[in-house]
Amino acid sequence: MSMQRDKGTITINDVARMARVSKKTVSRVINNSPSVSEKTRLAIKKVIKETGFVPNPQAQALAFQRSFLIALVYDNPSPQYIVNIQRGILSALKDTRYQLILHPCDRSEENYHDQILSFVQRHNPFGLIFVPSVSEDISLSKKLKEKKCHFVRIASIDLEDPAHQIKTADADGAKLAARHLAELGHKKIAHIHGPELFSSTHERRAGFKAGLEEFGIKLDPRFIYKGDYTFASGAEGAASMLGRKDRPTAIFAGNDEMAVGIYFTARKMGLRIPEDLSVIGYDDTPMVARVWPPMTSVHSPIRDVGYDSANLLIESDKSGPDDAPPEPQSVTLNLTVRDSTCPPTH
Amino acid sequence: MSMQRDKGTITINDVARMARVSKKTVSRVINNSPSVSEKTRLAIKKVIKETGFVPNPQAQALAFQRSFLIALVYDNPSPQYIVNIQRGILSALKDTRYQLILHPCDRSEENYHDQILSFVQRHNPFGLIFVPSVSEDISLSKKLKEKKCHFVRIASIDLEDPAHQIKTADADGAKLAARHLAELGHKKIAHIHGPELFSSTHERRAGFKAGLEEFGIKLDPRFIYKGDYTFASGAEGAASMLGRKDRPTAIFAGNDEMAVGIYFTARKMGLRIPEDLSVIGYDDTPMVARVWPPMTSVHSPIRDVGYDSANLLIESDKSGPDDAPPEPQSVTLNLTVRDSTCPPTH
DNA sequence: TGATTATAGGTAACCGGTGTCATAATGTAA
DNA sequence: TTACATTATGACACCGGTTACCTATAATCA
Repeated sequence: MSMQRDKGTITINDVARMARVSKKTVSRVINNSPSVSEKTRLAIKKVIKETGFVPNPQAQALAFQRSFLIALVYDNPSPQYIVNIQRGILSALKDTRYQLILHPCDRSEENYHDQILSFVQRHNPFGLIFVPSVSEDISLSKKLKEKKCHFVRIASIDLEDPAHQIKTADADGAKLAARHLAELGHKKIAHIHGPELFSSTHERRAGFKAGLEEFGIKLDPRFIYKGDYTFASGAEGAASMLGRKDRPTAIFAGNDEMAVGIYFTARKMGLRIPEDLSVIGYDDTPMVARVWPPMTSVHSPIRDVGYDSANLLIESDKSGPDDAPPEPQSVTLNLTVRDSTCPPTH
Repeated sequence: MSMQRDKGTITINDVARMARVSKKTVSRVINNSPSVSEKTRLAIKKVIKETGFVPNPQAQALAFQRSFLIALVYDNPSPQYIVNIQRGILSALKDTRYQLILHPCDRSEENYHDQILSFVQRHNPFGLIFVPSVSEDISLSKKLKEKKCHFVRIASIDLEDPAHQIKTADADGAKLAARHLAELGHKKIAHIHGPELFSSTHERRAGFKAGLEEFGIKLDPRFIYKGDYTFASGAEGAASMLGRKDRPTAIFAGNDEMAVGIYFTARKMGLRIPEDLSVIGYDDTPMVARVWPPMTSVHSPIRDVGYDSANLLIESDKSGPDDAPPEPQSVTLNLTVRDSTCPPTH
């Protein structure tokens, strides 16, 4: 279990010696700096290729005064979301010098700002990617800006400072759900939304309302239930709304977890889906294709968002530091229609 | 988006100056080296606390000739598994100098060994954690041992070299499922197992068989279906076995994904769970508590396994390099009984 | 043609820590 | 009191790259 340095590792000095140049010139070639003749450049590249030399990231980090780490900061407990974001980021980082590191956090902790700031201080990551809900913490991003630190925030709203943001356009996704239900002929439609802390809650609720209004349908306040993105709250919300005489014929849940909670309650109450109740979820997690009946859900390309985020950071590396920050990007959503929705039967 | 070094950062030189000692002595205090008088040590610690000094990991990595990175190497596509392992590792790494980095890989790629080896070469991680199925690649771990690299493998079997292994005791878990079904009075019992590539497949199958034999029940070969840990294969397996006249009254699936596939088929065929068919899954993922009826499943403490793995690596840091490697560790499993199992009714 | 300016490349210091070894201070035995 | 360990501390090179700056040669201009 002992561990010693692999003496076979090639260093920049080895390359320099073999190419009969100074290590500085090798460094120039590594970093594509100008002022190297084509002949020398090719000769050095040849040696690099032959020896399989790769610059030591730690040494570069020390010299460059910044590491090649990209940190994912999240407080979102959904495994599906985390894994998909990671997949996207990792695929963007593959074959680059960057590495992904993880920083889960807890907004309810008193000193969570300090935790993040000291994390940044310690590891000096090249960039940070924030996902909801921590991405929506304006005061945190202000502090980071003071640190002159690269970061990208993924959020559904337009943040105060629109730079470095990837917008997930949740309102549009919810609108798709609304239109689908309205077109099927539903009138008595309910919505279970997430916690107010998440901007996605507001966006999805607002988008859903707006979508229904396109069809002249007003969302009855009694048919809006305040959930918290958990399975249990979805089940409770469904129970409270489906219990009454004049019950809704369709429910749109703010996320899949809650939508599956609706399934649970419907089953317990003996209601058939979709005949007695249409259900739409949001996120299109794998789970919703596995429940019975397979659920209609708003599909958001979380993986792509992760990919784009990482790319945004990497690109900001290449562009000069004084370039204008990139515009907030937006992704497109669509509705995956399965078997949990049909026209109302009562 | 420019990024400059935060000039406010405290370095070891600052601390040394303030404590009126050489930076080498500060270094000794940081690393708990002996040969520092108690007086000096306390004085330096005081300065460190006051200034909030934290050694630069990159510089340490360079000087120590090894990074403080722990790499998680995985080819397991289950988000639930990955996230739980990550959680465990991260909680073990919290408040240490170590960071987690991710290295997804694909065993089907021709050069995946080289990819991992060059990854190790480049980033020089302090340790590696391998999860199934990549953990079971003997030839890979041999190559790594040549590199004198720390690693821990998580696997259900006793690997050729038992050192640096955490055993998940899958056979025991499957035995619990077998006993439960046998005790309920089931005789016609089926099993859908995973791909042969995974040792967990063999262990769970063998353990299940052994558990049934304790009750004098033999697993009918016609009631063994070769799945691949996917939802679809679970659904297909159920369809092929439930279609026949003499169908099983209970099925144990090698993982939850396939178990949910069984649910799917049962629903489609109009079979009630658990009255017409008892189902047991393996892994106890959150999903199985959300389907209807909530599913009985073997609970394996993946998070704890992650925690233990990381701790094993960190501890091997403290102990001398010539100490005996730790014994393979084992975890305890239990069966979470929910509503998908009951005595047979036919 | 000589002065000016690019261009290619080298030298030395540095990034923030650590290893090695010498030396000073302290303790202990003869 | 001297001699010899032992402990505490510092000087200096080094880890593997980089930046800042300087020199030499070639190209351009007046």
